Amino acid sequence: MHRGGDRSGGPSGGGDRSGGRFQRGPSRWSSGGGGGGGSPPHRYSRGGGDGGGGRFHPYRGSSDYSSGGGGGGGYRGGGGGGDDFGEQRHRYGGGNRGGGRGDFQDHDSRSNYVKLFVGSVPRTATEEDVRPLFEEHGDVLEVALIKDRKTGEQQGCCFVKYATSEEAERAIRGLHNQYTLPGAMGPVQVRYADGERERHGAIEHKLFVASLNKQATPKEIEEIFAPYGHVEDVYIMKDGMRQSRGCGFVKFSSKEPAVAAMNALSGTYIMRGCEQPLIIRFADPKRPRPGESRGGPAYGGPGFSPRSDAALVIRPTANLDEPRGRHMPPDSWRPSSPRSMAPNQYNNFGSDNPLALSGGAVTPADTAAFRPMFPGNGSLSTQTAVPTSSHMGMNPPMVQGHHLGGQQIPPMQKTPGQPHNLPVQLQNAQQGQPLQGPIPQIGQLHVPQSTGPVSFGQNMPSMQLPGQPVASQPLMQQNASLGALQVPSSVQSNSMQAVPGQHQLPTSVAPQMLQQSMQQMPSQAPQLLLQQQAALQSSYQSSQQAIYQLQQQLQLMQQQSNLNQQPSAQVPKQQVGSPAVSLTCNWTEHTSPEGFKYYYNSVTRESKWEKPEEYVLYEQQQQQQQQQKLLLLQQHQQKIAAQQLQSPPQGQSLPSMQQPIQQLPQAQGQPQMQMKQQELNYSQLQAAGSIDPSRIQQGIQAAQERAWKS
DNA sequence: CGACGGGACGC
DNA sequence: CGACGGGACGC
Repeated sequence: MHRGGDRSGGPSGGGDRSGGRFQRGPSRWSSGGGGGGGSPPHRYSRGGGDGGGGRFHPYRGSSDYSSGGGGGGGYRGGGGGGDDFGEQRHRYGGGNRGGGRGDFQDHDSRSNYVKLFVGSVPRTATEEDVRPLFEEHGDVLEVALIKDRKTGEQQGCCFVKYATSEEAERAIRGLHNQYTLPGAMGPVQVRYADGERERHGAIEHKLFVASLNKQATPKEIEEIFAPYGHVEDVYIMKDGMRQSRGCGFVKFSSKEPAVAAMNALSGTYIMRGCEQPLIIRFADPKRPRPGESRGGPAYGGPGFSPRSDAALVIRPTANLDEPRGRHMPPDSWRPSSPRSMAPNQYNNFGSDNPLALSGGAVTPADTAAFRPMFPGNGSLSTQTAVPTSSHMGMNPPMVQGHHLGGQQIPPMQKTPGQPHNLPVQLQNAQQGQPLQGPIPQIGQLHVPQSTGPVSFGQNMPSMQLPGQPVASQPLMQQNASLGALQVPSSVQSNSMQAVPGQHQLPTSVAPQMLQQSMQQMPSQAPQLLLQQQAALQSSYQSSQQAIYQLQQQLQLMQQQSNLNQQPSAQVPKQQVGSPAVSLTCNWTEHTSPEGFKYYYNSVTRESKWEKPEEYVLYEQQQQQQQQQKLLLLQQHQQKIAAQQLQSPPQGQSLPSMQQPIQQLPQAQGQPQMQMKQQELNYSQLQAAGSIDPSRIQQGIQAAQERAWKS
């Protein structure tokens, strides 16, 4: 499909594609073969020089992104700081390679290796060119350069085998899109070979993301998602002219951050220069390419189980116990019969097999055991520590401390679902705030404007991560995805501890900045005002995120009222444990390879065609969310206006929350601000001063009613 | 480590 | 309103 020319020349995707971009260390190996073909004077001379100690630090140099534009959009984010490295180590008890393998035989004995596919290998490369690169990350069992079986020419790719998935994982993380072999057209592509992912139960969690800015670079996109977890890969879909189609895929390495990001961003986050908010869903399974049925013992076939708590058990389809797969008509996935099937017949079928992987060889035959992407794998086991099942599904379970690798954050200090790959500074910030004051507050986390090498986009203020007093945690589980709020880091202060949310309204961002500025040079206040107005408009996205905070409040209020009015009717059974959480659903919607929707319960592992009532409810709630977001946006904007025009935001916060805040030094320059009233084109100022819960509630209900009608 | 066809969406 | 990346061994 993509052929033709070389992709490297692509002017698209931003001009930051300097040859050496992906190369760690000194940029001596430039991609276009900077050194010329033959025998490049320098190979990856790691070890010795190489900027020193970064050797086994996959995240080092994470800011080295190329737009990937040339690279066909493939891109691997390294940023965001990592937990997973440590996680791996913990999980497998620090795989010593060499001797003592066989300790962790959690895989079938025949899969004592992991095969990686490596793309963007120069056709002229030899094994000696490739091997050292991969030796960096583990013992390379084999390098197989792929040759055309007829012509014998190299195909520009190869396979690399490691003994363990730790090594493989490390290589992927450390190399994919980050290294350019001498003479290669682009950064090396490192991923599981076909079938390997499935074979090893490595599940990817891929989000389909639409309404991207067509100019957006992978890096930019990664930064949007990075606060929620480690972004494995970003792929921007391109048209024939290599222009972005405005959509793409973002891969997370675990489900929780994917869900959190989706919840937080979908429908609300508007990329710069865009009019529509991002649309985010779990990606449909990729249509398998023909000839992809390799991949070892597991074949594409159903019935092997990557359970976290059990060794891989390989069994043929026919051995699937129970009634489940038994009478699967061969055409049951055909258009003629999908919906007519009795759902129960297929419940649980396929047991634990997560075949719904992109890139996986999912064939119609396999679909008998087709699984959504939420099979219980390792992460589920952490949920046993969580008392209620309501954390499943949309509300990620708390991640146990020991799974966080290097992080020292005690589990209880973490908000469930909170992005757990916080940049280092974040973690420090968190640790540096050991429960002072009456209410342990974990909301101080905010992604600094510039976290290490990765910096957030232009107008993007720091993102305030959801924070809430421990006391209200049960009520606020959904915050994981909601509580994004920006506050300039300079404004962060201990005064914000006591109350989650309210006083941190981002609406005060601009005024505060203004006030600060005015204190320095009061005479320029009018100009500043205008600047701030522009800034506000352009940082629309910050408003979007701010809304989460408001939304959070509203949900609380709504839940409370729901509870009062119709206690059990609205609350699904599973949520009895924490009735206030109404936005969870253990069911997730998926699309079969044939394009039919089905539903999968991550707790019971049921699959069914019919939309479960719980899910229907959940969808309604999601819709409510969207409605609320819209409404809140309006409210929020009004509030911005009000604050710009009038005084400090204090009086306008929701009354139900008390405000031990003294926001910041409130400015004395209010007169000047008022002078500019007429120039601000906000029309609904009256409303601005009167934001209160009941009002918002009314509005929301009205909006909902409208929505239901249409 | 098996060895697999033919079929080919739809507003 | 958008759905998948170049290339995928060889016995």
